[in-house]
Amino acid sequence: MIDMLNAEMITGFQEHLLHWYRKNHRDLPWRRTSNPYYIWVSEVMLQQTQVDTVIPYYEEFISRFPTMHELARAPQEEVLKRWEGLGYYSRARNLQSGVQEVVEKYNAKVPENKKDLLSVKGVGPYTAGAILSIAYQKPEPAVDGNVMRVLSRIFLIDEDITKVKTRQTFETILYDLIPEMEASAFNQALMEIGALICKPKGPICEECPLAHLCRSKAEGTQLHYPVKKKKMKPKDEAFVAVVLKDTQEKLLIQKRPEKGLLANFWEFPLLEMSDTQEDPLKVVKSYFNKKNHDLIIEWTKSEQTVTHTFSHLKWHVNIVVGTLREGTLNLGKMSQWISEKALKEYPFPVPQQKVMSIVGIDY
DNA sequence: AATACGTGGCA
DNA sequence: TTGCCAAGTAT
Repeated sequence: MIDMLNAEMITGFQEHLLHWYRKNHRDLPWRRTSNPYYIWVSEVMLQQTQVDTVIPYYEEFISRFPTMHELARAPQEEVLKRWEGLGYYSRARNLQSGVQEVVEKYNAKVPENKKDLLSVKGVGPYTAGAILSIAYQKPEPAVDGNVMRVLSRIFLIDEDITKVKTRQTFETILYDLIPEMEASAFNQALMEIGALICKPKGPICEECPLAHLCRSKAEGTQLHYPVKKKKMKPKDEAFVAVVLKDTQEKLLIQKRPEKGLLANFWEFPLLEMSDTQEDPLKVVKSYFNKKNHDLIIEWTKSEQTVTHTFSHLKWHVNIVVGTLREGTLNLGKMSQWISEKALKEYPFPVPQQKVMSIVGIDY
């Protein structure tokens, strides 16, 4: 690789890429600012998430938390509510705690040096590089999936891009390629090429400003790159969601643990089933009977079931609706009765929203 | 180094 | 329906 990176080639790469970018880049909300906090928010939202999905979330998030101070002092519940539906919710929790850290430790000034920036919660090598280059014009690489796809095709790099270490290979090349004075446009241009031209399935090489430099194009092997290990199939898990009402039409909900999957989100109590064959109604009755013998609950099983696929899990959620006629539940700190109307104020993950939709709860 | 961590779009 | 894909980070 290094042998191709002579000065002439580097200059050509930069010129063609930047010229194309100036002419063809999209007008995105976060491209209208250089406020490091706004760049930060956008970069975190864009992690593993497509631009079209992010735009409305970004607008609302910035409008509700226009400065780091407002995000820092907001209740986590509300931050999660603003993130609801975006996925990878640890991003939201880490962003808020990262912002709190910057407010307290750096007097609300996003660090301009890589070491301090990387120490901030939720800021990894990509996000640090993006903030440094886009907000502060520093010549630092920002290697995401787009950049790895584009460069792997141009330079025939066949390292497995699912391995974290592979990122460093691309960073090394980029330190030679980044123009000292236009790191922001350069980094965004590389990602923009990846998103609009050098697409995973159907690259539009006829429109690519770098096509004349592209070794995979010369060979006709564009689709062999990037090299990527196949993903594992999501593991099946079965549950019963218990939608329990009391005589005043209030619903029982509980908060998920503060770590792990869907941390700190609310849900209808979820009972684990050993296998998909089990009778949901039986599981629920036995659970509440063990808990308290004096309860009188009318149960109805829903015939419909929710399936929801995460990156690594596939949930099969049976649904049982119950009305509590007599008796009192001993509620822990993580459970409470709330009105259907109040549900809207609480963050619920998508699988729970699907349950609501099936049992006719307006959310 | 390998795995956990969400969701929606599309072929 | 299934599989792949999208501006990664924490542990």
